[in-house]
Amino acid sequence: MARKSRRDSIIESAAELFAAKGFRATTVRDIAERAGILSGSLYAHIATKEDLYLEIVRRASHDFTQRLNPIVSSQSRPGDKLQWMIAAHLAVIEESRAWARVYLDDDSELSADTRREAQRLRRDYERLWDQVFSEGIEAGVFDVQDESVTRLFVLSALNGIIGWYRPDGRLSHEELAQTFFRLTLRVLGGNKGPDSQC
Amino acid sequence: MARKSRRDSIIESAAELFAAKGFRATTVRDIAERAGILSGSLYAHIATKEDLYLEIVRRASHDFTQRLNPIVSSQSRPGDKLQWMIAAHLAVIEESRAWARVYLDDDSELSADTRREAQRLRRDYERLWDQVFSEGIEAGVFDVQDESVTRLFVLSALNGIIGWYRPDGRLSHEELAQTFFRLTLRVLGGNKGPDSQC
DNA sequence: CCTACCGATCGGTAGG
DNA sequence: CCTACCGATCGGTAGG
Repeated sequence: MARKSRRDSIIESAAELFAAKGFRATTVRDIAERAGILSGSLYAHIATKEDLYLEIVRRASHDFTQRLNPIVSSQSRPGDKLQWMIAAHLAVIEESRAWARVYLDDDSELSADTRREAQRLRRDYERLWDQVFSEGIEAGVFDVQDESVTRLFVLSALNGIIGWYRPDGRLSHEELAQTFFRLTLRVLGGNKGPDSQC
Repeated sequence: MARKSRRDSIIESAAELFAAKGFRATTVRDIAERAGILSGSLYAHIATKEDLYLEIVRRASHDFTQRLNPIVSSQSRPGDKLQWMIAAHLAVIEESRAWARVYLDDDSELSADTRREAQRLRRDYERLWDQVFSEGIEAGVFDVQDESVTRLFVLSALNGIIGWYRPDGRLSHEELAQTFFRLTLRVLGGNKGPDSQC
């Protein structure tokens, strides 16, 4: 099993608090307390509170991206890729809820530099979705009129999940992924299969 | 023309700052400065900073709701209602960008009471959308398998607009409303008209 | 609406 | 990793 350094547990504590209360409303004293040390001791492991935020966003970004990369670069059909991507997205949210929340939320309370880096990382992740959308459109399996608005529509719905998904909800994450996939396929005009009622 | 009290201009200033920097990152000194007074003088017009936030959310909620109410209670077909609702939603966002942003964003940095009231107001607004969704489903013009997930999917996409919409963008808000309507109709399985390629 | 100020709390540091 | 503390800033108030 993975060794968990004190630094890791500080970052973990910060992730949970940032996710629950936001960046500004979380104090370094809150973070230290949850990690079991005093606030002054925090600075033996981190440089600033903003660095802590960036570290969380970087790790979450890595998680999401690593999960999607093999799917995107596989030889599957765009529709199948999409189905697995949605399942993967939901899996990360389920496994790393707090991290995902900090990552997916565009926090306007940070310094311009920090915010920019977080936005860049989110954009990299969104590009993976874009790629598959474009692939499907070019292959003619998705029927899209305005690619850019469609993309924003789908990604908003996708990112919105973090706001309402509860692991103990009515649907398992597999069922939710399936339903979400069906809806996304409709938006993309790709439901020409047995689901279509033509 | 409408008379604008000092109180109104304080609330307006707060709305713009909350929208741009978030609640915690905005100080009462920022708000006072933008309104052209000193921070101490603020409290002749407001009780607390949180009250200011609530006032903004209440006014925005009123704006959105007033715009949708006549559409929802009209005798139009569900599909037509939906089209007008989307146009109205976009119109409020265009006309009252800052207010809309404060209203639509679930800010985790507030006290539990304040947050609860804001959530209640947002839920009231979402209920108007729910109504029309249900209407269309019952009338058989929308083809929905999981009403609750479909609802969350569409509302996430809808609320996501505030995050990326720029009034000076490629599309006018009428064009955007039209495109958005088409996509929403797809999600709801209601595009059985000439748009369908069956 | 201003002057003058409050107690509390903030992120972060020095020295051990 | 703790003790002890810093300068800055916060939301809000008293008295005019």
